[in-house]
Amino acid sequence: MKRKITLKQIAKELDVSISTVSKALSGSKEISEDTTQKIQAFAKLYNYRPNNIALSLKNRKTKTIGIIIPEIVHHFFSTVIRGIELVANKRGYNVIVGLSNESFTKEIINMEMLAGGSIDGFILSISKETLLKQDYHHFNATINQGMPIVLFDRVVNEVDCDKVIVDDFKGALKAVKKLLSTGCKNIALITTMDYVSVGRLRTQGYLEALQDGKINADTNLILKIDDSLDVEGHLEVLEKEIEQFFKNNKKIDGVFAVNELYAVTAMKVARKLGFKIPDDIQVIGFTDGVLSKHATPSLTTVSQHGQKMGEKAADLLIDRLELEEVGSSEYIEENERDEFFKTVVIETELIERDSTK
Amino acid sequence: MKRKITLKQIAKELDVSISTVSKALSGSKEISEDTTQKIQAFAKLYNYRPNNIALSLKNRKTKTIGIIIPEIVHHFFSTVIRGIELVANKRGYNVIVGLSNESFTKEIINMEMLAGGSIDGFILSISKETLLKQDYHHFNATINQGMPIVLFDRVVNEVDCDKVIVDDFKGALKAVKKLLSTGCKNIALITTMDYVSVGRLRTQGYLEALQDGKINADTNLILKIDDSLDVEGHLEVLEKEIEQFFKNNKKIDGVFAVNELYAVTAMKVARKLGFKIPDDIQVIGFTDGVLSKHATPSLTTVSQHGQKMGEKAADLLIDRLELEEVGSSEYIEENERDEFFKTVVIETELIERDSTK
DNA sequence: ATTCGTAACGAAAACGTTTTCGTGTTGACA
DNA sequence: TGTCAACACGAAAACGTTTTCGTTACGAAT
Repeated sequence: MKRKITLKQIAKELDVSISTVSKALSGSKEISEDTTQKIQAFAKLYNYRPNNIALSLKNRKTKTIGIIIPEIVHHFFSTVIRGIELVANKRGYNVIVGLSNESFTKEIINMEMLAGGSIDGFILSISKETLLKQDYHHFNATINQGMPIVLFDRVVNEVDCDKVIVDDFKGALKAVKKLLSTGCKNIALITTMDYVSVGRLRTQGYLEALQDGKINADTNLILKIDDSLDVEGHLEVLEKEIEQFFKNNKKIDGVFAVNELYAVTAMKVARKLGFKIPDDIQVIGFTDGVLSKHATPSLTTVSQHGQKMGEKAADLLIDRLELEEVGSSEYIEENERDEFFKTVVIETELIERDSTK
Repeated sequence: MKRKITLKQIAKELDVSISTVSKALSGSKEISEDTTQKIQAFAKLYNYRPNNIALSLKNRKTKTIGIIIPEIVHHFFSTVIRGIELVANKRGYNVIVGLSNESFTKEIINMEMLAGGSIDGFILSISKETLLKQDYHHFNATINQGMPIVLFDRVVNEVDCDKVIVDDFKGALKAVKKLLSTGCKNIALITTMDYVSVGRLRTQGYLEALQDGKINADTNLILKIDDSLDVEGHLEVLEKEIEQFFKNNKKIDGVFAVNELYAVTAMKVARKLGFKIPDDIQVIGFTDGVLSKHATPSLTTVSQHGQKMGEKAADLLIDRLELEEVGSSEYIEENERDEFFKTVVIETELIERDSTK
């Protein structure tokens, strides 16, 4: 159980100075070939690796990026992490994750833990509670401390930073238009409460599609689920709600749901009530997760390309980190700010499966 | 865009020494009440936070633990991470994740990246390729460097460390006995190749249950899937294989699958072939993921309690880290080693749903 | 013989902490 | 008046690097 070897120990062992060892290992031609050889051989023998922490301290950067997401047991967020990790690793960065668990306080605590020098920048998706409170001071605070942030998916205008989003509006639009084009006349929307921006945008896409199709939106056909209770085990409640919804609106012949779970639950309930899918009722969901793929019938869905979002977010962050390195962005004119931060939109894709005609 | 403030800057600003500032902030009674007040006020005003990196360097520990898993887009592994993060955070640790992507090389690279001082210990699950090569030198190497490892789920005898596993054998046993008790006479097994230990153990449980039930195992009823191709989009291949399997063995009235995906795919194929579930064929899977819960019919399954595994693994690792802190474990007698490392078994639980009678 | 250049190396600072060990200034007490 | 403890604070080392700036010695050039 020998501790890791350091430059100092090599220096003492070989009776040279620390600087000589450092230079020899980095292949500096300042050191004679003889000593370089000797030192490198010794270092390899003892499997010397420079201490990252010491390097971080010296270079004032850690080469790791912090991710904070509301929940990790969630297909979409996992794919985003996979994307982040992929490009981060490729570009020499590590990834450290914190879970806000949809809680405002935990989000702050996590950010403070990491902002204390552990990371060079953040990639994060805002927790529901934070969106509800509309309190974004902690984001702006860390940005002002010179730590860049990239927001993804659940973003907000009040924070000035790079963002990666999905075209929720257009995705929903495409989905509902698809339903219309296959003959649906009474399309229901199953959505969440409005404070999560993505839910709001998808609702807007739904409405817009109806309007384009010269159909008056019927508020009875919109079911808003209080997703504070989608935590665990509230499946029965969800099913009951949807079942009642169907019973109250017998004319429904199409369903657009803002997430996978609502969509497959709707299918399950519909089948239970004797409807055939897609003959009697067609269903489209959002998020191309494992549920959509393996549901029966398999679910037509709007794919968000989570991995691509992660990749893009990581690229944006690292680009900015390495741009700051040259120190050109010390000071930004107020009127340049608008162009300074990018918002990248990842296109959605309608993946047609067996729940639509 | 002001950089983070340091002790040195506070010291200069208030015209005292760095040591005074440090002591004042830690509330040392060595400093007069006046100066303490003044310094603390100033620090709060400028939102001073000690630099984690500097602390890590000084204390020679980082208070972060490294996780390396084969894949993050996977319900089981996400729940484990959630468990790890939960107790890690509670005990003041951060969590940094690396993805091996089932690759031997990426596993090593990731470990080397993190072992360079970035973390205090590892929690990991071995990649398939590593298991196939049976090359575990990198694990033993890092352990010998004094960095503790906790292995979970996919473990291996050749590595001497704490382990957290699931009672795969007993879980499979329970599942198959359940099938027997509900009248199944010809129970099929859908499993993976043998080199992944968990698959092997579950197979053994299956065999044992049959033997206990005085039934001769029929090798025709065992389908081994080459899971090098379960990556993506090989659903059709999987379905075809299972379909052929069913057609070759018409007498099958029960299926035990070593994971969720195989189980729901088996259900889908069975239904397609005209069988009623659970009337004609009963199905049980392993891993209680989102698929099992929402499949139609919902899948009876052996729950692994991933979150609990993660919690336990984190506790084991941190316990060891903080035990080493007191320096009592400098040297371990060879014959004490057996008792020195624990292997914790997390009990499985059979969750009965609608795919069984 | 003096100067100069260069090759080969070492000393020291810096990154931001904590902590040990001084050190100077009081006030009290003999 | 001299001694000593207590008080309040500062200097410096240490963690492990990299890098800048010496410094030495030696051969060549003038």
